[in-house]
Amino acid sequence: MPLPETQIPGRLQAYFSERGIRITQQRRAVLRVIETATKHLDASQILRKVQRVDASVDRSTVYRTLQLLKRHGLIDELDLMHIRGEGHYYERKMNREHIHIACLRCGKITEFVTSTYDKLKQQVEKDCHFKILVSRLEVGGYCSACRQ
Amino acid sequence: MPLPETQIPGRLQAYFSERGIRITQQRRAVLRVIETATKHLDASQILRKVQRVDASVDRSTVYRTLQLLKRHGLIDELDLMHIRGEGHYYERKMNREHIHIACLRCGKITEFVTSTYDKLKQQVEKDCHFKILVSRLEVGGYCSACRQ
DNA sequence: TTTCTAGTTGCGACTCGGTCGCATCTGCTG
DNA sequence: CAGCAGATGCGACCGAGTCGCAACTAGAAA
Ligand SMILES: [Mn+2]
Ligand SMILES: [Mn+2]
Ligand SMILES: [Zn+2]
Ligand SMILES: [Zn+2]
Repeated sequence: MPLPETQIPGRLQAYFSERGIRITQQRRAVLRVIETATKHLDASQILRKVQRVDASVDRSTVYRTLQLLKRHGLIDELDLMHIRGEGHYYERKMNREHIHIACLRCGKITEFVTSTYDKLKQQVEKDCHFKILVSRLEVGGYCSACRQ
Repeated sequence: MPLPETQIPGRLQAYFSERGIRITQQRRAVLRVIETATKHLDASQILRKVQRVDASVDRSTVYRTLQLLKRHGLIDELDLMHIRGEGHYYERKMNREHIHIACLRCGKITEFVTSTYDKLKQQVEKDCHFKILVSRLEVGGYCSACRQ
């Protein structure tokens, strides 16, 4: 059950300055939170963490920064099978794409990397004559612990 | 580019009566709409179609019926890459699971069936010791037409 | 057929995630 | 250090989805 590798922090900010995207105090804080996250965070969790650094940061700034990151393909947006509420979760795009596995009973989220996923995407690109920019595979069910 | 096969109508209602789930006028209408749909519908589209049969049916009844169908694993809930708004789309669960491919430019949704997807799910079940109940693979990008 | 009741519905109010317009502020370039 | 394009905070707004409750009805039982 291979796990995805973590990544060098500061990369998002580097990407911004390279592209001439303005770096503000608020954005720096949001990028930091996303880069140092150890689990999937939703917008309100990101906001709370950001506000521990700068309490004046507004909800809409977080949403606007998330939009920006999405537009540049720097983060992925996840549903995680709506384990909790209707909102979205976010994570840095890793070198290697991975699958999200959500236990519908205990709520545990597992990440899984496999070359079969890469092959499948290649097959879609070839057979459907489609250029994939973003992909998302989420599965829900029961983990081994929750089936006794 | 194989396409998923359609299915016999009346099945959802049959499932309900077999299980002793009460069939009401409103539910009958919602099931009909879902069974005869030729594309992915969101809750408000389903409501509008249902109301053409019985104008008194309420929004919340549609949502409650969708919940019921989800709980019984009779429909799948899709994001379709949020092509339009933040809501969900619904479709009858087919014999064969399929992938959803969304063109981010023209909005076209393509369905794609491949055994690689089945293999991938089997691999997840085996390698992660996980019992899959529901899965969803959505990809976004550009279709051949939209790349000239 | 009529009666009875658990389950369902319509309604209105509500929550929650996300967006937007606008006045103010600030990163950045010169 | 001045100027301004672009970003922020704020508040109002929107749409999707949920919920409590009184009224209604499907369908089993008499
Ligand atoms: Mn969803
Ligand atoms: Mn979504
Ligand atoms: Zn579990
Ligand atoms: Zn297209």
